[in-house]
Amino acid sequence: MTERETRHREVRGRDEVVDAIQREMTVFARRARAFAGRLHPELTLVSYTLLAHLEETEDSGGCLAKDLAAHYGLDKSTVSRQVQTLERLGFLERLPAPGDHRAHLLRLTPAGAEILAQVTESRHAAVSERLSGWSEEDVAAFAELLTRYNSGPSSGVDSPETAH
Amino acid sequence: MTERETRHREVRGRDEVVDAIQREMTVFARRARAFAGRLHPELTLVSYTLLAHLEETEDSGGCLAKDLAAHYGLDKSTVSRQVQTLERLGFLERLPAPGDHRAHLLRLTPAGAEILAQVTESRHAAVSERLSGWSEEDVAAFAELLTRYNSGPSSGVDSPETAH
DNA sequence: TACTTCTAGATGTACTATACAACTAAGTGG
DNA sequence: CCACTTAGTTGTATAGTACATCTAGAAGTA
Repeated sequence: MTERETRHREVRGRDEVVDAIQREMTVFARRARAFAGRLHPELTLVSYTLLAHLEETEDSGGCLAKDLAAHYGLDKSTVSRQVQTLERLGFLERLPAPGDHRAHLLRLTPAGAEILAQVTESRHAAVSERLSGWSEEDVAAFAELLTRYNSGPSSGVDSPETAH
Repeated sequence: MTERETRHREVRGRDEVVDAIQREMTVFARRARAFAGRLHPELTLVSYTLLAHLEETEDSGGCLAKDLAAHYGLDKSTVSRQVQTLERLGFLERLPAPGDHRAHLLRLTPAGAEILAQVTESRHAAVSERLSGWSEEDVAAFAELLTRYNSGPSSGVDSPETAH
C-alpha cells in the first residue's frame, strides 16, 4: 500500500512527513547554533569535535592538523588557529611528528581529556533531560533512526539540508 | 529493572543509547555547520529562520523585529542588522507599524517568499535523498520522534525559543 | 500638562569563526 | 641540485554575534 493510497486517511503523505523532518532538523540546527559556546564557553562545537577526534585517534598515536582539516572540511588555517587556541588552553599538545619536521602530532592532554569528558557529560545530561519520560523502546528507536540518517546515502561531510 | 541489570543482554543500557543520540546529534550539528552558507549563500540558517517566521505570521499581519529577537533568543541589534540585510536583498519590507511610530511591521516580499520556497525545496530534496530507501513506517517514526524530541522539556541549557 | 520611565530599534565597538591567499619550511622525485 | 609538493603559519577580509549606548516615540503618573 503506497502513501498515495492511504492519503484519504489521517496518515500524511511522504512529502509531508519529509517536510516535517526537514523542519525539525532546522529547529534542531538553530537551537544547536544558538547555544554553541554557551554550555561550555571554553569548548565550541568545533573545538569539542577536534578534541573528540584526538581521543578517537589516540590509540594510533594521535593525528595531524591536516587530518582534522580533511576530516571535518575545515580550512587548514582554521584548524591551525583552533589548534593554537586549544594548545594555549592546555587541552592538547603538539609533539614532533616522527619522520616529518613540518608536522606536529597532536595529542590530548589530561586536561583536554578532562574537559572533553565534562562537556560530553553535559551534553549527555541535556539530551537525557530532553528524553525524560520516553520509553526505552522509543529512545532506542530514535538512536537507531538518527544513526541511520547520519550514515545515509551521502555519507561523509555533506548534505546541506540544514546548512546556513 | 535498571539498565545495569539488563546489561548482560545485547540491549544497550539507556545511558549508552543516550550517548549514541548525543553523538549523532553532534554529527548532525557539525555537518549542518560545515555547510553553513554554501548551498544558498544568500540565505543563512538565521536568515532562513527569520523569513520563515515572517511567512508563518503573515496571516496576522507580520511581526516586529523584537518578536523575532524574543522568539529566537537573538539580540535586538543582531536582528536589526539581519533585517537590514534582508531588506537590502529585497526579501522583506518594513511597513509603518500601526499605532507605533518606533516599530516597523516586517513583511515578506514576493522575492522573499520565492527564495524561501527555493531553499525549503532544496532542503526537502536533501532530506529526501538521505531518507531514500527508508520505509514509510521508519520515515513516519523518525518524524514523530524528532518532533517529540524538539518539543521536549527545555532544560535551560537548551532551546532558546521555548525558554521564553 | 509636564515629568519620568519604558520600549523599539539603530549604531558604535569588540570578539570569534571562518575562508582564501601568500608565505615558510621541510620533504620528494627527477 | 632543482623543481615540485606538502604541512603549517600568518595576513587579510568577511560574517555573525553580543553588549553598551543612543534616539525617538509611547505610556504612566503626579
